[in-house]
Amino acid sequence: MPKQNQSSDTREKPAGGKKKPPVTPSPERRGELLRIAADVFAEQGYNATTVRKIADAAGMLAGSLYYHFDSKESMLEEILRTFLTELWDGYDSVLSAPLGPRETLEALVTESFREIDRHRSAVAIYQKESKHLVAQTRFEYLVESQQRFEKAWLTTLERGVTDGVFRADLDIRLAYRFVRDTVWVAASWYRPGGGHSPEEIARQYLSMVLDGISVRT
Amino acid sequence: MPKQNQSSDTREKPAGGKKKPPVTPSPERRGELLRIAADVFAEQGYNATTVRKIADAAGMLAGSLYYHFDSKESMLEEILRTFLTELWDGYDSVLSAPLGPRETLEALVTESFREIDRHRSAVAIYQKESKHLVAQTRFEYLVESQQRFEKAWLTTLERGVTDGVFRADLDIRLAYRFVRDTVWVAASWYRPGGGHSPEEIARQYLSMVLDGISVRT
DNA sequence: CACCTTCCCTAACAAGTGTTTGGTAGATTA
DNA sequence: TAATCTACCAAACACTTGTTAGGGAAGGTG
Repeated sequence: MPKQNQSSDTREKPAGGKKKPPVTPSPERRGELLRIAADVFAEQGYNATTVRKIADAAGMLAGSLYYHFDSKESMLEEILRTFLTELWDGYDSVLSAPLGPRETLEALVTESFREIDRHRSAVAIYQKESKHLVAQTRFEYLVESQQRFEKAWLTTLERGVTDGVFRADLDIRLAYRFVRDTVWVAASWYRPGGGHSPEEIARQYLSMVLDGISVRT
Repeated sequence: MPKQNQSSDTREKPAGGKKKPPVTPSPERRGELLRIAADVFAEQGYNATTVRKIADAAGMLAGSLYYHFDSKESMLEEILRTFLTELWDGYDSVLSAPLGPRETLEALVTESFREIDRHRSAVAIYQKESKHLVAQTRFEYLVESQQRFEKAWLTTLERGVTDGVFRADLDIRLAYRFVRDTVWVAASWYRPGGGHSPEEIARQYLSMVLDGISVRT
């Protein structure tokens, strides 16, 4: 990351002039470019992806990206933030519904696979990069999201144990990581239009998580 | 990667002289440096890790690494190759034993957690980077390993279905990915000496995978 | 027509990258 | 003591990186 750019957030705002920046890229084009960037990030990894590769995929030159975004990191942030916002829209509507613990778990898993279907690249990026990113203040919202995520799942699992629908002899934190991981790693191999709908994959996963793969004796 | 180094693999071999390279680094020091490098790779990601960071962690300067290794990529390769070699040592002894499908699955899972315990960093690197690396001819052995891996697991699962110990109503390829992922993602959060031994984690995971997390009705 | 806006290009920059070359302190061997 | 070997340092190299500055073509609007 060259150019330390110490000029204390110098952007537009000519000290009392117009409020908007001098240039106004269209949101449609931004979104289009973000989708392209997300695909490259997901495929090659964030650090291995140069702005020139993104520009190539978009059919333009590297410098031209800076008409729409003010840094490579901004693209990453916008991709992840958009994904998390939509994810929590879905989760919140599930969590606020009057469901039993088992139904809540089923709904959360199904909703997760739908999000993977919609934001495949963003999920892949999130999984690979979030661990390093949380160290930066710019990406602190990732930590907050992770904590809400953990709380939602742990609460559901604990409620299930209390109600007698989930086994009480399991380490609940281990079970949490188990469920969480089994769901989200699917983004690494899932391809939309591959014969399985998100709902169908969710059903099979739930069947394994809830009842196991062994035959009942 | 600067320096195109077009000189057609020019390294030692002075056209008929001594067989060994002019310098001979000790294998002990190599191993030590590789362990350090693996930790940094795992924590920061391969591409985000500069040779200067590795050198820092090792208490030396960047150029000094090139006395022991001939490139950053060589370090990565040796780390992954060492890990896979030891992994298959364990797997092969399990697969050649006269075990039923359920016992084979249990042994494979347990062995996997032992390898995670031993090669935590290498496993983390493998998971993050292998997807991009397989494109390079230098890392083709990763593909071969993945194919053996898949075959071993699929065979075991199919044998279990035939023998009536695993459920026949599951998509077997989905079940394979399910079991594979649940095991290996543990490397992302597992820390040795964290209260759980590899065997204990294996038992809990197997309990969930085989019997599910719901209470039997 | 002139004017403005949107979108991209050309060309460069400074910092960071993996790597090489030559040298050298210290131990080991002859 | 001299020669040799091991393991490192110091300094540079060629190249890549994210980013910027200025300019210009196309289209719409007054």
